Amino acid sequence: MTEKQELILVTALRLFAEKGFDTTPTSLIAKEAGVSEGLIFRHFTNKDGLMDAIVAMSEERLSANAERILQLSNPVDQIHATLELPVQLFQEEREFWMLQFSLKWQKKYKNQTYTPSPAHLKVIQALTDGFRALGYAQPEQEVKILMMLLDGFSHQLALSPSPEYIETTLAFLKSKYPN
Amino acid sequence: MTEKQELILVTALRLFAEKGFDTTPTSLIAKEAGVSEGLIFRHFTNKDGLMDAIVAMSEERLSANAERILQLSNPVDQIHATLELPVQLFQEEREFWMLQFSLKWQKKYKNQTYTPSPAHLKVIQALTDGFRALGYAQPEQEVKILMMLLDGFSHQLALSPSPEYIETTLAFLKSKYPN
DNA sequence: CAGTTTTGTAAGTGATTACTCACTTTTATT
DNA sequence: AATAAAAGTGAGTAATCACTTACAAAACTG
Repeated sequence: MTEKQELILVTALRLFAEKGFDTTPTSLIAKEAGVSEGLIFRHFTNKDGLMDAIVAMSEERLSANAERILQLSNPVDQIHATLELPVQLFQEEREFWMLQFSLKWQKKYKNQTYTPSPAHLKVIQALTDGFRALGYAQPEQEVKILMMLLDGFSHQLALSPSPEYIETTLAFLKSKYPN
Repeated sequence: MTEKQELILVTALRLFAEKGFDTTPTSLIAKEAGVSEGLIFRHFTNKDGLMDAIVAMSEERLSANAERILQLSNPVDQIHATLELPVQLFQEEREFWMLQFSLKWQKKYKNQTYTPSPAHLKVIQALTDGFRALGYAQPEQEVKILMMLLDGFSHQLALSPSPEYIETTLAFLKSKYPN
């Protein structure tokens, strides 16, 4: 990965998040990244290839976060860490995750993005075991609800990221676990 | 609203939901609707105007659903009806609501779609009062959570609409209210 | 029915855009 | 240093697409 290659990637990421994939011309990416347009195609074959490279990056980052959660031994800690995840992600790399979420609704990436990764599946398994250990009657269902809350919370973060809102909501969510 | 005008609208809706707004050419809409391309512009000014007309339709339908919930007197019924909402919407008009959800992530419609309508605000108020009447300590927070669950549930419905999944999940969600 | 407005069409058109290609410069290899 | 491979450029180009325009048919109005 050369310097310019990475420049192209982060510029494309930013522009895709700001303007959307289809409405961002490769010419603009090149201009903002300060490279020639041809270089994009040399490195990433075509515009889709550029997006694929970005999506691949996200797989890695999600895996890293999953590993972190798995290393917690206490199930309550795992649940709370899961709830904190969207807050962390959005604080660190807002554009990146906004793009990820918008991708879920694009036909083309619908399957690709939401085929759960091995890391993701391991977290689900761990959370299920955790809920069971905590005495919940239907651990699988509890995990589903937790995942819904995660989705919904991410939505709200994406749309109105006021800090005090985030804090109180997160605290309240955590207070629900354990019941 | 002439016959062809409506034909254009429902065709555009279907194609936008299937392929996305930016990747659906007006020429295709015209072809599939069996009208000339020029007619689209005669009636809706431009491509954005076509989308605006679709979004306006959604406002109306959401309001109708909100009214229905407000007419329920029992707070538990209101909460349960709210939880059932996404299931109903997706069963009746899947494409339409898929498009609505994907729009939330398009910069252009980010504000427009998610500025809560008066009807929406009234439902929120009613639910808040309901939670209070049921003895919940923090009714506003409870409503937030309910809205997150709604978002998350809609996501799951959009991505994997297996009927048995829907039923069991909905039942479990309902069983959480009242606590 | 005459006149006017509305609905509809078909054939453009200019601008945009993803991608190519011939070429140069830099970096790696022996 | 010589050679090869990779990185990088910039000027095309063919295709697509949103939109226009000149015109015709239909529907409405008095």
